[in-house]
Amino acid sequence: MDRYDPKTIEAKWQQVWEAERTFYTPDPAPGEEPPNHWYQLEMLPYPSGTLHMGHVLNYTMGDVLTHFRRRHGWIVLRPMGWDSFGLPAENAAIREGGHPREIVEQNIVEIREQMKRLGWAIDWDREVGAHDVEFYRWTQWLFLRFYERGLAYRKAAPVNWCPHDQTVVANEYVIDGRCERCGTPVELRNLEQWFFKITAYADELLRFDLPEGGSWPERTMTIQRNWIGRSEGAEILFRVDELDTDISVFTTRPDTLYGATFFVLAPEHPLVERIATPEVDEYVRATAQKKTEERAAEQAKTGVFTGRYATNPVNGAKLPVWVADYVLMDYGTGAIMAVPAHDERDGEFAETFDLPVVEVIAEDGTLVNSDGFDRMPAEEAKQAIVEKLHGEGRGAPAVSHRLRDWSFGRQRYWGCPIPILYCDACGEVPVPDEQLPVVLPEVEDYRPKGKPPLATATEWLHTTCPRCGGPATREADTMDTFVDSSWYFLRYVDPHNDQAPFDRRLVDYWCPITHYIGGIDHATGHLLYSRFFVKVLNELGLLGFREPFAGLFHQGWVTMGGTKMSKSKGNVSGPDAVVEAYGADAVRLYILFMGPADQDMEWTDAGIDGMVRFVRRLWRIVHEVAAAAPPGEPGDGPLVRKAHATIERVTDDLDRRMQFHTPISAVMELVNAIADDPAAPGARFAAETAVSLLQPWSPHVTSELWEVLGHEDRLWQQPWPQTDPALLVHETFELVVQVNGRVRDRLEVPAGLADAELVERATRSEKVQAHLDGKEIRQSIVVPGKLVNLVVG
RNA sequence: GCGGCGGUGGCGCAACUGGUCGACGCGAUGGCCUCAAAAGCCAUUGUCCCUCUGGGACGUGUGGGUUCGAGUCCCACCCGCCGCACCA
Repeated sequence: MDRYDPKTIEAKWQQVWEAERTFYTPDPAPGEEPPNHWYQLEMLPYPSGTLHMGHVLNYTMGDVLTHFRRRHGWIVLRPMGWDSFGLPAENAAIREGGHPREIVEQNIVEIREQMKRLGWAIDWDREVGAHDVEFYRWTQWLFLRFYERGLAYRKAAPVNWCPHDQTVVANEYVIDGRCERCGTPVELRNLEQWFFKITAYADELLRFDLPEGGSWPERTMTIQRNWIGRSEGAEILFRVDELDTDISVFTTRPDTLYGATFFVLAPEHPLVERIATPEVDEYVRATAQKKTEERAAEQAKTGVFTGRYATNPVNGAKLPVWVADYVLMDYGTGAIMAVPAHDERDGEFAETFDLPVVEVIAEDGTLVNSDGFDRMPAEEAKQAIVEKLHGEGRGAPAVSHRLRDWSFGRQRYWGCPIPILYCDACGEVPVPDEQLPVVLPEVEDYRPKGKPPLATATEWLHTTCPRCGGPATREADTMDTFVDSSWYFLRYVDPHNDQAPFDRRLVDYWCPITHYIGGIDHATGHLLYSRFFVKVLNELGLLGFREPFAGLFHQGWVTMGGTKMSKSKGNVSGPDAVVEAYGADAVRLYILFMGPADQDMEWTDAGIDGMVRFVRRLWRIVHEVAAAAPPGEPGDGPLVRKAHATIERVTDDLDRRMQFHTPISAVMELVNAIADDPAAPGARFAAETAVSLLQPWSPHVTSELWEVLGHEDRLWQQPWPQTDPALLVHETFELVVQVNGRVRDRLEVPAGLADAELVERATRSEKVQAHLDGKEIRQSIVVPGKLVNLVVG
């Protein structure tokens, strides 16, 4: 027996897989599209660094599922690519010096090597990188389709500005008022910006019409629903005579309209400019300088009276108009009717500024002080009051969402150029399809300066208008990298297509993605954007489904020092050293053995020795079995039964419960049982079963051991082991006997005895008799095949 | 504040539908093998107690409850983590 040498056997099998193209998945020919196919995908890595143990967990999970499905006869597509555009890569380049492209491409070379050394089953023919012209020309092409439909547009709006990264940041990636990338508090700035009209799909995004057999974690759907934040109410017009205008207000409580005693505008409200008093100007200026974070953390209410009055449409009351920053411009209409008696925030404000409070809902939930609606239940009054206003043209039922349009223009270099031109004569002009791609130009200094770096590439910037032939300037913003990741999974299906982003037949065949693995941090970002993209692409006729991801699974974080591993935090541990020291198989097993895959786990290599010990033990025992155990029919001895029970556990744990660690325990138990007597009848069958069941976790050593056991075929092509139901049934079982709920004895008894017989045997036990103490048995409970509980009193 | 997840040996965790708590592994202790080491093997390993070839009590964050039986269900609370948060 050779010593277990992971380096040699891992290199050997990786070469075999590459030479035999084991993990390359051909597309089906038209008309020949086998039904049992599976699209396994894990979120693609940012090549801003190389892999850390969090990636190892993620992709090993995908790998186990890929092997498992293949061995059940499924055709599995399992591609890989790079989220290579965007801030992470660009910031890495700034940090380390050099060009983002060089950094990214160098990292990609290294990551590809790491992935191959871990033995992951990836179809490398389908590799896609966001920064490849052949990819981003189609990102531009898709943008133009959105643009044509009015789903990509430019407007001035308050947006989050990160002063460190010198760019706009989407709402989805502002965490606690700070930039998700660099942690700098963001500012609200009124800027001309590019947006995707995701709000047009708000209600549809609330519905999860998952494909048959699909399932999402409930909490992810809840997070998305809360993010979209649909609320039903009414929009009501308040007249401001002095400004000769109507101000629209959104409220979920039209039933409290008679209780409105003042009126508040957000400081950013467009009307505020027209009110211009020195106090108002000063207040607005002071607010504008506050960071979003500071504003949210403020305890006391602040505000300023404008000297103007708005008329309550329901009773003609003159309400003083205030400007206060507790009213947010980006929700509702940026203006509210304030009802201090029934809204906590309005109440605080009224108390601070000594404004009147009028109660309009009594304790019993009916209206008071509300002409004509008194004693009406509040729920009923909501409708009745809106109906009355509707009749007068002063209000209507309305729905408001928390969700904002997705701002995707970035004032940065390293991204996909937006294919738009500005012409003095024609205005905003989309680049015609035949002029794509708009290639990202080289610039002298790509670092952020507040002004898009592309604006300094003068030769590239100035061009001719395709409509009038006159001079035109290119859009210098680039796209958010989340635009790239909103459709990359579709490009994998048809990565070399130079006529279209993808072939609809192929996309409709492989997609939706059967099983997607990635972090829950993308719940309101990538996972929402991709759903939006797919809905639009469906309406464009480019594909035939409306949800991108049928199944979804969130892995836990791999932490170090209690925080999530990430390059920006500097607490990164990569696979290279451990793979070098222990081999890929042991590392793959260990990272999955550490705990439930959906829970966070603290990385430590303290226990990895134990896993290497197990692999070596498996190696030795399989060799002993190969030498000692007789070939032939396995029979039905205890080892064979144990093997069948293990098949049952491993298969069920993985398939139904998405548990990757308990199957390893189950196989360890089986191996321990074989070790007791490697020459026993059934030991060969048990060893074959152990090796076969472990193949998805540790494909190299198991492939080798399969040969050691005398097989000339390929383990990864073997059907998944099947249980024989007859061998799962045992002839005897251990009967647990309890007296008053406490275990007092265990008896080995034949299966299939009548309840009365079980009670009889239980009662006869000496140990039980000692505890019965001569007392009368009042009740006996029998759990068939398990236990008897004798109740005495 | 609202919503969610979690709390089991020295450690990671297992116990899936209320039915044997601690599987599997780490660590630790003792022993075997060896000139020695590496590797490996064997035994012990929740706490406490006793008349110790055995046996008993206690034990899953805390306090109650339901049940023949509760880590699992119900009520109240404590602690930790995550998401949302002046959303009208």
